[in-house]
Amino acid sequence: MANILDIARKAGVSVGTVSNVLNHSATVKESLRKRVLEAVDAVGYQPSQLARGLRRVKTNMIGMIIPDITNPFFPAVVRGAEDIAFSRGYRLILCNTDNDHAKEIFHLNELRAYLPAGLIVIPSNFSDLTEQAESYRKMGSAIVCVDRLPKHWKGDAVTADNEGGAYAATRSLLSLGHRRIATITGPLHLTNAAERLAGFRRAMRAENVVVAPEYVQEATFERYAGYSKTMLLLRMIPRPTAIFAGNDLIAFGVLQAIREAGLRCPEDISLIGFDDMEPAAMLNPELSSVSQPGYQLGTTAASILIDRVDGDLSPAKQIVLQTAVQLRHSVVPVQEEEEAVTRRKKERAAR
Amino acid sequence: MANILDIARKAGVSVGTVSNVLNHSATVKESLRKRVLEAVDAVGYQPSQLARGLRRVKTNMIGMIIPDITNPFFPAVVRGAEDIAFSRGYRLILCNTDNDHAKEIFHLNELRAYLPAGLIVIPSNFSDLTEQAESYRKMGSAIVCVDRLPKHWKGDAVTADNEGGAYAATRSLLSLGHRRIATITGPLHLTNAAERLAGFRRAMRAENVVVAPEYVQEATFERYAGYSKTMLLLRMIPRPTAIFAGNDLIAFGVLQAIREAGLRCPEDISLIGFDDMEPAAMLNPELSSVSQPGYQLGTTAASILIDRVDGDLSPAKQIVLQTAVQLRHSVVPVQEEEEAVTRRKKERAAR
DNA sequence: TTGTAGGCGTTATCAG
DNA sequence: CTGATAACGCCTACAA
Repeated sequence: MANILDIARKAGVSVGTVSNVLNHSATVKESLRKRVLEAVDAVGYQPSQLARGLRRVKTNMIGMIIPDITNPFFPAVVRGAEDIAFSRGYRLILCNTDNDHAKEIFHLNELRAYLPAGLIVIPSNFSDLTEQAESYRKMGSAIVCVDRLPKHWKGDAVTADNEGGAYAATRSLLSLGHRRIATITGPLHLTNAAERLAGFRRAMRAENVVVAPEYVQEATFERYAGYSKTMLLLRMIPRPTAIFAGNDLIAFGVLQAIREAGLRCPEDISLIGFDDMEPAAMLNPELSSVSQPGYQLGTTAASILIDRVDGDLSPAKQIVLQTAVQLRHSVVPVQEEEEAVTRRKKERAAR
Repeated sequence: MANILDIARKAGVSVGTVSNVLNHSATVKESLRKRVLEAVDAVGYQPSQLARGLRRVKTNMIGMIIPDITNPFFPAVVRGAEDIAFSRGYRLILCNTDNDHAKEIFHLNELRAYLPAGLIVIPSNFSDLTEQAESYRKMGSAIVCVDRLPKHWKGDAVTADNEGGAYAATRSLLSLGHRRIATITGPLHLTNAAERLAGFRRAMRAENVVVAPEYVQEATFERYAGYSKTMLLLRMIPRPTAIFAGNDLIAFGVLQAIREAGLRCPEDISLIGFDDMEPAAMLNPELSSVSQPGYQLGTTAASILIDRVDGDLSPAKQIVLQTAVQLRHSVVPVQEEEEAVTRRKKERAAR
């Protein structure tokens, strides 16, 4: 592969001039500039990113650390990040952590050896990244957190409005008359899971509905966890009339459990998920869900990161993107039951 | 960040010795070795991958070029590749091409500047990568193709048995009495789409069923394409009794179209997809599909690639992984119709 | 405006 | 078995 010296010789100039032309770092006489450019694409020369990175003590690589690309919510985030990164001349190094904090730390450490311009991280369970972030900051690289926040995180972050989305979802169940609403949450040490639960509770409180403790089931963000927690919920007396699932994978498990228990959704139990993954609308029944802008999460994070690289020194940004409830067939008004009928009668009598 | 000279001084040896210890490149006296190792983790030293890459003229990065991480089939492949790569000390640089050949070529060119150990490519439309592969080979990097093959590709490749899977899927429809079977294919310049069609045709031929040309609809591998092609098919007279979809996204669109047309799956039309994505089994009805081992595609490709890096000079490997038909509720025996009834009577009479 | 030279951190070669 | 030293390719002072 040709190097800068070859180009210099070919163009009859010095390497400094070639470098100046390539990096627009100084004005070069037009005639020389042209000769250099000609030489460059005659040979198809491209500067070595390794040498450049070594010299500049910084590369144009961005480490992207996520729990698992196989989880259907993350590809959109990654794609968003890659699109922005690519358009601004950066490339993404992808690392999966499986929500394993040790693996996360390991990647964080290893990536340092590449002098990345920065890191986009979807933190794993139990993460505390303050130390790592400090170490990266010292070497001039930024870190932006996405989707969830590590403990004590004070740096740049882009998240979705989990609390608001959960609140709105729960409100729509309440407004259809549901009172016995259960929720199956993700792991509550994850900020997004905890926020969704908080939104759920706030909505219930707003309607003065007391949430039975056993109606709040903590699970993992996986289909099977949703399935088994639902099996528990279905055995409870009284049985919930609606379930708010911490994400769509959980909701898939809920549906499966309802079906296997010989019940029907939505007739017996209404259901809302979170994430609004593509297949949600294809399910039977079509799954209601809270949509969140995965792609924008990625683009926003990458933009912030690269702005930092470019010298943005403004205070830490904590951006929250909007979510939206998508009501579909999995939600119907609560079915009349003795209890409800009795209450209604009382209410009428009271007027 | 500490460098090798710091370590050398700290351990009271020369940089050469440190390098030898770190790379097992020469036997070092145990006492020195120990001192070096101590110094290394006292400072938390890690060798600069940039300097190393510059010197060795090869890095431990692997470029992974895929059409779109957002397409639900690819994450598993990427994950498989990342797992193997990571376990063998390599990292993945992810690039999306959107099936745009120009973008593919662009990535191929750009990545060269990082001196990657090799490339794993899921080729985009119309690809001919022979030239690029040659150029990479010259600089000592390997390329492995996955899932689809570029034109004239003679190098390492890992694909799924598309032809066999399609054949088996079609056979199962045929064995249930279906004869008017339509297929909606992916873009036929993609080898996997073409192979699936070939399997379909072979199965039909084996049963002496003539395939009406209008029953073969070429589309893209997207839901909407499946939707609109199905709308066409449903208007045909006679209408097909079964559809074999080129992939699950297409099948999702087929389902949607069937529903919107006021028909039912499987009562009116049986359906089989391809890929067996996670949500397939959650649909209404549960979607039958041909499963292919996405994760293994990735692991196999990465293994082959790294073996090449490690000096494997054996002839090009073209590995084909097995697929399997998963029959679910979306497929039922063909429903009795006048035509069929008539034919049966004839057959009975003939005995 | 242009050219020269030093050094980024590592590995490989070659004496000792 | 160990140490010194010359590249790898680039960028950037600094000098002209």
